[in-house]
Amino acid sequence: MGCVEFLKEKLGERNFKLTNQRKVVFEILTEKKEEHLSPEEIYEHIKDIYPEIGLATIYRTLQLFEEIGLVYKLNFDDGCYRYEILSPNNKEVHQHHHLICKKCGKIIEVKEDLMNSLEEIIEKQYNFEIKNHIVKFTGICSQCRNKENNNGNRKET
Amino acid sequence: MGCVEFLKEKLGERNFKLTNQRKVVFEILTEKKEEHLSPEEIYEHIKDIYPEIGLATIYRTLQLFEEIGLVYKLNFDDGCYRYEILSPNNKEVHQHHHLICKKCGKIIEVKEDLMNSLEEIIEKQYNFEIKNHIVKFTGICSQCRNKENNNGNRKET
DNA sequence: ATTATTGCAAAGCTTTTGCAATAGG
DNA sequence: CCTATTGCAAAAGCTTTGCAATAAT
Repeated sequence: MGCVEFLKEKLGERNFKLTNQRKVVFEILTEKKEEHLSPEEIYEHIKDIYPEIGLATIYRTLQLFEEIGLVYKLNFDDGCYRYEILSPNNKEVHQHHHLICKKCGKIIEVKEDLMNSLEEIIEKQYNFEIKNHIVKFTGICSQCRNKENNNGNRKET
Repeated sequence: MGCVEFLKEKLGERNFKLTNQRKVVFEILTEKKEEHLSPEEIYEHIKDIYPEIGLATIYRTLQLFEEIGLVYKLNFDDGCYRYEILSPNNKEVHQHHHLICKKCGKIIEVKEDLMNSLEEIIEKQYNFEIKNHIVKFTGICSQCRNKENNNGNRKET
């Protein structure tokens, strides 16, 4: 499962060791790439196949993965960080657009990238070398909008 | 100092009380509107003029302010949330573009808003009602780029 | 063989909460 | 007067750290 070769290479570049724990975290992240897993969630998934792993190792591994550019750390204001694996094949993909529903908390991914023009302006005007960007839109998702209408616009908390 | 009338009105709308503590937090946020203060920092500022205030009150006040749309909660991945007061006069301003330097951690505000076209697409295509958005660009700021060049591209950690 | 990495438990943070005292409308 | 709000201290997360044991090159 997953291209462990890529992981080995990435680790090797900086003389980090390829351990089983790192392999397993990498595999879970690859397998669940759509899910924005938190350290805790990753831990729960892994305990099934690797019961002796420690939560601290997950944290350390994620930190390392972020450092070597293997994952992207996301914050959806829900009390923990979440991690998204970066595609091994596409070095250009650094966009993260997320729609966060204020009602149900659902997170929707956006594929479009219309940020390029903004990036150009920023790079020029602020002389800021953009490495990555994250865009969070908060609002009400289509599902919750429908519910609202069915309830005759009744307010929820 | 600050337009406390606006605060009173905002609180009144939802039958919240205008306490001294809330007034003071509002004033600090207004005064330091460029600084993205954390609860702890706000607490430190306030202790000078209001020594008996409790940190928990700051937290509760900020939560309340966010709920009534008086502040915007920001996360710069530095271990705490930070708050930005929303301009009383401009209900249209909901854009928050920040440039975060990966080297020195400096946060630069961007005024431009080229997000409107992206927003339109998202609203249509995902039927998602956008209430707010936050854009974080991470990269290297002009100052650090200069330093890098002076050091002949030596890598820093 | 050496040194990085791990697991565990403890500690460190920021943030939240329970409760009696206080103060605002 | 009545109830929301506060301060304090304790608790509750999430995350990090120290250290001896273990595993990778």
